[in-house]
Amino acid sequence: MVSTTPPRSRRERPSKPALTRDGIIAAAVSVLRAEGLERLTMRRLAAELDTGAASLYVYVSNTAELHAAVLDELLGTVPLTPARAGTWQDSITRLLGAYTGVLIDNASLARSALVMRPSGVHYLAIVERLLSLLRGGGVADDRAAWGIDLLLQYATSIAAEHAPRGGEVDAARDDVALTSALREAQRNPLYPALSAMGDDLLSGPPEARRAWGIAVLLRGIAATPRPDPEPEGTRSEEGVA
Amino acid sequence: MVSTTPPRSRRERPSKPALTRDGIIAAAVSVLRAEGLERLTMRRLAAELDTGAASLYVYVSNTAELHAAVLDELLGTVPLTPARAGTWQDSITRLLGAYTGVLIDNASLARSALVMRPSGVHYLAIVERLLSLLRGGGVADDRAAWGIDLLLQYATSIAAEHAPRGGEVDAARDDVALTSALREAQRNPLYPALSAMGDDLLSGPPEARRAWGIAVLLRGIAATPRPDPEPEGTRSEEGVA
DNA sequence: ACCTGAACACCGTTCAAGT
DNA sequence: ACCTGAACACCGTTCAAGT
Repeated sequence: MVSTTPPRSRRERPSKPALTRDGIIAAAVSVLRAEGLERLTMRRLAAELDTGAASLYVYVSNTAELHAAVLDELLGTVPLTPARAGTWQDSITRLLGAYTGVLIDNASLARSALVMRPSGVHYLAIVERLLSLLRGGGVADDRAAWGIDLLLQYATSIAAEHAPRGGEVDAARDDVALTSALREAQRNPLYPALSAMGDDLLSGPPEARRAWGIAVLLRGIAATPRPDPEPEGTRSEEGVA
Repeated sequence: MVSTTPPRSRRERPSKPALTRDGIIAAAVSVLRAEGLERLTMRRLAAELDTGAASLYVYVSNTAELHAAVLDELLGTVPLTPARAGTWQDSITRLLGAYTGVLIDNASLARSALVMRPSGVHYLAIVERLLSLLRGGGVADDRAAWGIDLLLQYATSIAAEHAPRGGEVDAARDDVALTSALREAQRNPLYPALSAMGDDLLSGPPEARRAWGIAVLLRGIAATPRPDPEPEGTRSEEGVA
């Protein structure tokens, strides 16, 4: 997928392939897969490439940019599913499912994907595909334009939830804390609505919740008119209109 | 709001108030407000409290727990708006707006709020209030139970988007990168749907986008039936039902 | 132009030793 | 029981000096 460094002579292993941006990012992807995002540091990556951290700054301007490049590289593996069987809603659900899947597989990256503003070519290709599916489904352009954000944000959040937090072990601990806090609250008369909900708050297979969430968004996006842009004069007054 | 350390004698400034969990968290909140989350480290916090980092571990088990405690403390300032004027949808929009506002004001915390599973009392109070508003609006319990997650996740994401990323300055840079990548893509025939969208993808005042997003969710949540739980036998087969 | 070692200014967490 | 200093094992980034 990335640079092919031509073997200069015929040694067993070219002991030091020249540094290139693609080579760095390829190495970064492999460190990510093997050890997770928290281990994907400039120093660790430099060690992998048999050089010093300072050398990487020729090709990558900082850690954030490195992470963004790695994310886009991974998004290249999301199949864009040219119009297949099923409704357009199914296609979108599949596409977002693949997107979420990539992020979950690469666990810890999902969390920082929530924070980045990706702008790589693979990300744009996904946006394009989503837009065309929405339009093909008859969703008005203005709603599709704003809806894209909601869909991608949701798909990313789902992955972030599933990704291990902290140190692999803490993942479960937060959930346990929330579950027990919830159970305790349900025995507390201060929380009547919570008590009435039973186990439903945390119930259900993640896959079903994910699919339901997307259905909610698609229905809402198609059905909710955009607000009229407020006329110039009234822009700064709030809560009046 | 937190511990009142009784002045032991009558010095100008009690030079070293005893450490307490509440005192630590109060100090953490003030460091957060003054310097942001990236500066809220164990070492920095210890310095603020005139002690060593190791001492904090008596009251706080690690950095993640500290951040969670700080978040819940801040959520205590979200007004729970006892049924006021307007529709139940308005009430929810207001409540989530306040929630988002707190996170935005405390900027960098929003990003980690996306990752935590909060379970503090103030968070639970917000969940309770949201649930009761949904139920009051006639939303079915099972949909409300799953919908809560969507609403809170969305409100948190919005704040994370607005929060400064990286080093205060990088905030704008990602956006600029995305904007220009988008504009370039719009001149590329590979992206017909994108090209047709014009400026709509990034347009609109954040406030309007936020309100539209919530309207989308509320409409979708109320209108989308939960999937039938699959019968035991077919659970592991995929894509057949 | 690219690469490097060393330095600067930090981290979280643990632990033996003190009180 | 609580507090501490020091240590361990790390970070990102810069920069003068080399090639």
